[in-house]
Amino acid sequence: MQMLYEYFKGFGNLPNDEMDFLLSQCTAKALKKGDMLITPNRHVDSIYFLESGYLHYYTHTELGERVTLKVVSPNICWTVLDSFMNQTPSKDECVALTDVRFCELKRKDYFAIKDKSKSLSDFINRIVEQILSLKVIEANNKSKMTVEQRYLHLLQNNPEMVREVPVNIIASLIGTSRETLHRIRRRLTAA
Amino acid sequence: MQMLYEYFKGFGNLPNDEMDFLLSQCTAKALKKGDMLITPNRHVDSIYFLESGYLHYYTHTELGERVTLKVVSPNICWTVLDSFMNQTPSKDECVALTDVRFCELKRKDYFAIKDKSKSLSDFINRIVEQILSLKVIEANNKSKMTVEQRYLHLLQNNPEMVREVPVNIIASLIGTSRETLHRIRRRLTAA
DNA sequence: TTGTTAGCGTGTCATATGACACATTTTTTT
DNA sequence: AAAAAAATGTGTCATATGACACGCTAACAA
Repeated sequence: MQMLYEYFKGFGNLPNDEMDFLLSQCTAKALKKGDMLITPNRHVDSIYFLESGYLHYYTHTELGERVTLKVVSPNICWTVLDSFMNQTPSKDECVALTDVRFCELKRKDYFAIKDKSKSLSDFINRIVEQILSLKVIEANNKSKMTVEQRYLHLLQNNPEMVREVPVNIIASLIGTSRETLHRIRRRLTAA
Repeated sequence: MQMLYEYFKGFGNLPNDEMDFLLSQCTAKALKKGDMLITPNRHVDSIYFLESGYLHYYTHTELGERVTLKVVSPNICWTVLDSFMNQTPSKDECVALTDVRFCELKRKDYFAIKDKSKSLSDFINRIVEQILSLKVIEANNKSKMTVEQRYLHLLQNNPEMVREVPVNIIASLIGTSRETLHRIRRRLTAA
């Protein structure tokens, strides 16, 4: 829970009792490599904070091809916001790529926190806004970068992820094939 | 202001006096075709609600090539959230593609609304979350669709935009060149 | 009205990419 | 420890795409 505490502190000061309440609503859990966190056609009922390991969040095209939407890394809060907010089922899936430790905040507890006080409500909203805002920036960056630039960007900002996660998933994440990513890597090591 | 009122009503009921207050904080404005709404290296200080016309929101790649991030259509609320929230300057630009009528909510008034009451604060947060959430869904869809599928999707969901906005901008929006979009159109009319 | 500019349609061509195939290595399972 | 499965590296080839070039038309400004 220590990591989550540090994470929260990054969003501004909160009275001790409120911070304690916030943390008390979260429960520590774990997954083994290969375990599903989110299964298709259910609604997502929690927000997750990753302490260690990697999650693979993906969907499928019309033709059944798997497309990576996100690789969730340690020290970030994550959920499928649309499904979480509107209680709509999601077709997407999420699986543990490695053993994973995480904290879970259930939907009902999320709303309990928001009802507790204005300062807690504001605090939580700031976090949600930031998560989404980052995602939007990410999406915009993706639009303006080539596949190679996206790879270099990833390598720079999250080298560990590039090391730990299978190439085909990294390739899918940056929007290309395994083979093309391999070509890019060859070019880069040659230079 | 009527359109904005209808838009707000879509987000749930609000006491009359609060709805009036909300609307009173927004001011109706207009742009001529070609006018800049957002200029580079300033922070974005408002949320906009488009009543008629189209806006072109774009950025530039490292090499100076223009990349369309969004075409803003009537009846939606929009801003550059990161710049708006954190008061950071944005390199991006936004220009009117046609004559435009819109409503503006200034940053300070936005916060004034949030401080007014819990119900107003919740109401506004719901809108912001929805704007962002839609953007995220859009980004995920983009990941899993081919250029042709994106075009068809756009044609289905916003045929008017496809009619009113220049092809090179539509092409850039769906992530391809003017020429390739033309080839797609030719294939589609042939079939 | 006329001159100028912006947008559009279309052809050619070089090239980056995806699809496929297969060898090799690493990881997992029994 | 052996066998099976998964992940990776690499080559060939067809093709979709971007870059460029050019003529045409529509919109706009002087």
